[in-house]
Amino acid sequence: MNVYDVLKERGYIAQATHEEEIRALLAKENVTFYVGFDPTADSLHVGHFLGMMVMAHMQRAGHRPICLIGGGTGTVGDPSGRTDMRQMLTDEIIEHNCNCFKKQMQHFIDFSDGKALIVNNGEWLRKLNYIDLLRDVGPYFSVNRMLAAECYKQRMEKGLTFLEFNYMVMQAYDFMELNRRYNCKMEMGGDDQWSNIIAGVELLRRKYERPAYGLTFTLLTTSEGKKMGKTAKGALWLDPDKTSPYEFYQYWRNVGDTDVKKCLSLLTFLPMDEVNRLGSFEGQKINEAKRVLAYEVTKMVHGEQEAKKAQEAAEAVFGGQGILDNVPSLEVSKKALGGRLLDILVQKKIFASKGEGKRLIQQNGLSLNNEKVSDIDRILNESDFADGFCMLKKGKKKYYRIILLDE
RNA sequence: GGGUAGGUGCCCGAGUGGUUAAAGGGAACAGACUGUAAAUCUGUCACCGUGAGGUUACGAUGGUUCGAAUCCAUCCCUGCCCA
Repeated sequence: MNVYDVLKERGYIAQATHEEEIRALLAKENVTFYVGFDPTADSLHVGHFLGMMVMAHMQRAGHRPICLIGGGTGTVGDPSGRTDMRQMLTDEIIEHNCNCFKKQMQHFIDFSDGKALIVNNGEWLRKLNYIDLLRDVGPYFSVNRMLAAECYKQRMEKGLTFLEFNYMVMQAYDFMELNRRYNCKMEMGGDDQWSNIIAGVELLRRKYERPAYGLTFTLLTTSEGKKMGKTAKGALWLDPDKTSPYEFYQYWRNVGDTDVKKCLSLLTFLPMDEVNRLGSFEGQKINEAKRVLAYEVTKMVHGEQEAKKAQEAAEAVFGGQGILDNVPSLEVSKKALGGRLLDILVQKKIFASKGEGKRLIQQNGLSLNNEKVSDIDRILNESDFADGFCMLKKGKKKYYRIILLDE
């Protein structure tokens, strides 16, 4: 089966510059393609993960992915679809973030034997000379058309700086450079990158009259059109230190019914038969599908062992039975006993402030060992612990195991 | 550079001297209902305090005033129009 059809069937493809040609090209030869990632944080998140999935599918089909890390573009900031300007990052931070990205990418893409490449556009962008650049690619861009691009629409109201306006040029330049160096013929990216991708495709076609293609993949959104992968704390990170495997698992375990099928198809490698089967479950039964989804995605990101642990913990806590060892925990020293539970939890950062904690207690949102805590001044005593542990429940579904330390 | 409209809490946005910790909406959080779902309803949503109350907050800094998000001055930032 042609990868293009696989991608299409699984729902990845949003837009393509030359649908039939791309399909034919992918059937005919091993194509080098690239996806760019700007190092805006020190970890990839779920949105990037979707890109990884696309690349992995392509790689399995024999094509060669290039992960382009935006050490150069990251210094400018992509204005696409944003209402505000990105914060300027320092060179050190960008450097650090690039390294973090590289490490994480190894989990999803096979870089052995040149089967995939990872490059940083800082390598060439940072050396560019302004006049040379202008003369080199400037003539192939129409400002009129750039201004009309969808990605700047929101910015036309709030203001767009020249700095950011150039982002598109840089991205197009990247494609050209990768084409020169690696015979890269296709650029892929999230659908919000469409304008930027076309810019590169057109640059190559106009300047060199070379075939170049662009393809965008669906953005991960809920059935209501909201971005997926947002937690109360922000993004759903792939770095276990920023989002624990348990939290990660829980996120997927809790997706809305209407999004389960889409997630299975986009974020796992389960065969489509299975995706369709699981996705067709209704009512309570769909929980079975969510369980598979959460496990599969967690396994890919954090490994089988962590996925199992997360699943065990979740099921122990929500199912009432099982091993509680892997439930998120916090440690309390014996010295703290006799103090208010509220104060201890604020100190342990379970509550952002005392006010928040009080509110939660007053609203009946806190339980200790399955008993509602109704008294704000509830004291934490040794008798609350059995075998050195006690269970705390915050809100509807956040569980913590409190471990009593001797010290 | 000139003119003009603005900068309010996580976001949008009302408020033009005291009754404003600041309407309304969204987001978020909690409760009920459920299936660890969605929808719905109810409540909460600056910080400290059990409470009374206190503290901090309306771009920044100074000032007028018994009292300012609201008035004045200077500065910074943004949109639009003109150059």
